[in-house]
Amino acid sequence: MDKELFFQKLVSFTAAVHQVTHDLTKDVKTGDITPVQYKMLEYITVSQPVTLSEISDCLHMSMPNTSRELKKLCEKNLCEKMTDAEDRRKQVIRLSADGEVLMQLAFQRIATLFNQRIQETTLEDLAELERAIDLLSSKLFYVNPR
Amino acid sequence: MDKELFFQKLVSFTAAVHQVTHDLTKDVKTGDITPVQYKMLEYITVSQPVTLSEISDCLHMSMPNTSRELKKLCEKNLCEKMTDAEDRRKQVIRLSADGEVLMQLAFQRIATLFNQRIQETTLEDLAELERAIDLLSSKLFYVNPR
DNA sequence: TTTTTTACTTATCAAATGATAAGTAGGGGG
DNA sequence: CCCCCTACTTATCATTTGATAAGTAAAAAA
Repeated sequence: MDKELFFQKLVSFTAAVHQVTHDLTKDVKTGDITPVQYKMLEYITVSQPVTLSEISDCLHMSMPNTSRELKKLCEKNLCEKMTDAEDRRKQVIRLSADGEVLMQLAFQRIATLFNQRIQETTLEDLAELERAIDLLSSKLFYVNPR
Repeated sequence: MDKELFFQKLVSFTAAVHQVTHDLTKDVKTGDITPVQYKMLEYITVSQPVTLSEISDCLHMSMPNTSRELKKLCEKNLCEKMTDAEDRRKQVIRLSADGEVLMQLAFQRIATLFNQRIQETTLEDLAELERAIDLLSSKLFYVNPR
């Protein structure tokens, strides 16, 4: 097996993933979200409830910047922040009702676009796609805790 | 098969790809390249020779911004621009010798990091990974021409 | 109880990126 | 030759993002 070619493929693949997701999220402009803010919402959506430190760690953003952007999201009524009852230094962060709606829409949009791409795909192929994603997630694209 | 879950997986997967590639490229700081400039270099590397319009189209950047960033790359001696002999409005863009070296290093870095991740992977698993990438590339993460 | 550490905030600055207007110069009809 | 279109450039501006210093308040350690 040609490893050189394999890594070339990997690079092209990651570039393609970037471009496709870029195309997707650039239209999720409901409520004037910046790209970084969208990423934060995405992370909160799949991981809520979260703390500010967790967002900062996982998205590789500094605490001050994370705090600032989250504040904007709260001002747009997309997130809610609450002081943790057990450790009052911490902030428990969740999507607000508006935020849930927005992300629901965003996910639907993604689903729609991907559905267009898989409409000619058989169920078996779909299952294979899922296995491919699982495999790549576990072997290559897992996120290192630091 | 649960489509809802499938799309959830897709979103998590794309987010993971973003994070991993972010971790990779943030260290390719040789020559103070910005993220956008790195993406341009990556595109030029796999597609050279290219024109400015092609970069602009494929990376979804406006012509003025593409022109500006390419100029910076040329000033850093990473790219070379030549007027097309057949159509003198066009610019033929290639990596310079320095640019080739830089991207070689970048790709090696990527290879190193991914090698760490696959060192315990058998050859059969590797082949399966490659098939997974091929499948996802062809079915989901292909780039639409516009 | 004092000190240190953790979690987060506020303020400020610089750099990167995106958007737009207004150009230049070459190519291709008519 | 004149007009229009294409490919690209230059200049300018607003916004986004990243980085750093200096704070507050609570928890944990000493």
